[in-house]
Amino acid sequence: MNSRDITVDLRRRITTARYQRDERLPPERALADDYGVARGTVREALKMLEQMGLVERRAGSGTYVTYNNMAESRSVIETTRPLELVDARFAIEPQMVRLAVLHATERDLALAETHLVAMENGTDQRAFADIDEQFHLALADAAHNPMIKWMMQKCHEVRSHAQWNRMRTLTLNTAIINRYNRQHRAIVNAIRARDADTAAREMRDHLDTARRSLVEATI
Amino acid sequence: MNSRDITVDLRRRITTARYQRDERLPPERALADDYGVARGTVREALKMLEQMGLVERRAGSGTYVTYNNMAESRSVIETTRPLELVDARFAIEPQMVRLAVLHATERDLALAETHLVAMENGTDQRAFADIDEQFHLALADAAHNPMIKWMMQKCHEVRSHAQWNRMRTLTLNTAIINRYNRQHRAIVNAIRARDADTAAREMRDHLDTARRSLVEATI
DNA sequence: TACTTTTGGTCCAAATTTGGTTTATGCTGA
DNA sequence: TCAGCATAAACCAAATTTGGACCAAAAGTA
Repeated sequence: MNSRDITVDLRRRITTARYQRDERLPPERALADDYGVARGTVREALKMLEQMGLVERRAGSGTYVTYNNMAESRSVIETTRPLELVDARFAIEPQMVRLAVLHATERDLALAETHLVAMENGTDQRAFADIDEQFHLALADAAHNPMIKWMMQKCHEVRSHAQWNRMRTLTLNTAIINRYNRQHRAIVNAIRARDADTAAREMRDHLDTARRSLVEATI
Repeated sequence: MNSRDITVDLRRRITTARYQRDERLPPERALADDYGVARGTVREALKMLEQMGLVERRAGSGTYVTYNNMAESRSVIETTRPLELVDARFAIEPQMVRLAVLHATERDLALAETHLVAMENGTDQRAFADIDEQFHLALADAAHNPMIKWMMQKCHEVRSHAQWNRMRTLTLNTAIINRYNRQHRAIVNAIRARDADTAAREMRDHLDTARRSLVEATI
């Protein structure tokens, strides 16, 4: 462990909010002990962090984080990447359709159905993406769980963010759209049949398709 | 613990609605006792919070939260009911531990482990709930997916809402705590063994236990 | 109402902690 | 060899923490 390694390690801890803004770092002597080095080495590392503007040091007081790492967590919506979002949807949507099997009313299903028909008829990329969103939110409504609904909304806020438009044009071709349509219908059928396992499996298949087309598009 | 650390901790509790708007914080002497510091240190921390405009202090009365939680998510947080939250957690947490199996570092696991040990040693109901929250958030960190982490945070904001305090005293008895401890450890072990299916199953068992104790308590 | 308790506000001197600095020493690769 | 870096120890000065005391406002109680 040299001062450079320690700089890197501490910087990582700060930028990943392991040490938060305004928090006081452990005293130099404690850090030296932790890293198993002399105090001078730690001081060298801290001096670099200070020059980078990540920390501020006050004699008699301590070393304080001045780097603002909260901005990141505030804008999850802006920083979440496509594959991370798919992972999140893998969490929510299968459970969501299970709840829909339990709680969906005929009205819920009818609404989902209209979106389904709209997607099967229209072929415009942009329009498809819009209706697809409404369809998934309709399923969220069918689950009758405000928390789930809210999380789905957040997922779509991520999707509708600027940088994602490009992704849509890359992944949405006619073959994929047709496949999505079949999967959507299978999901609704399973919910209508009150078959939770099938509904969840179809949803996972659907998301798996989305993930694959994403991976292929980003190669 | 120094005044800065206490500021950060209290700020976290306020911004995550652990302490809510207009709620009175514990008296300075009690906080000093909790944090194991002198009263002056707590006063220093409270002074900073007051300058940040998060709290207001009235002599002879107490210290009150003036921070206005973002109204955005507020309605969801206030209206979600216990069983609905469990359904939402059933969605997120099993997938979360699957991701943790893929992405957790030894450091992530070590942090979760410290919470684990703390829970196994401490028996106070209130303290257990706090550490339990930190444990689950540590798993969220281990998943290394900002979206998932963020959703978990929201789940805990719901849990820390006022009406839920009663629930905690109803559901948390020694038997349940012991059971939770065993399940927590099983989850961490499965993650460490990189066994996604087991980890997810243990998490579902854990949530199932939570759901059952909730149902029994509300009969 | 009158009394008691609780709570934040203020002040102080001693002890402790902490970053800043210096010095002497040991180690390693060029 | 020598330059550069890390180590270890000591001391300094600034800042903080501590533990105690007393006060006045607010809240609770008989």
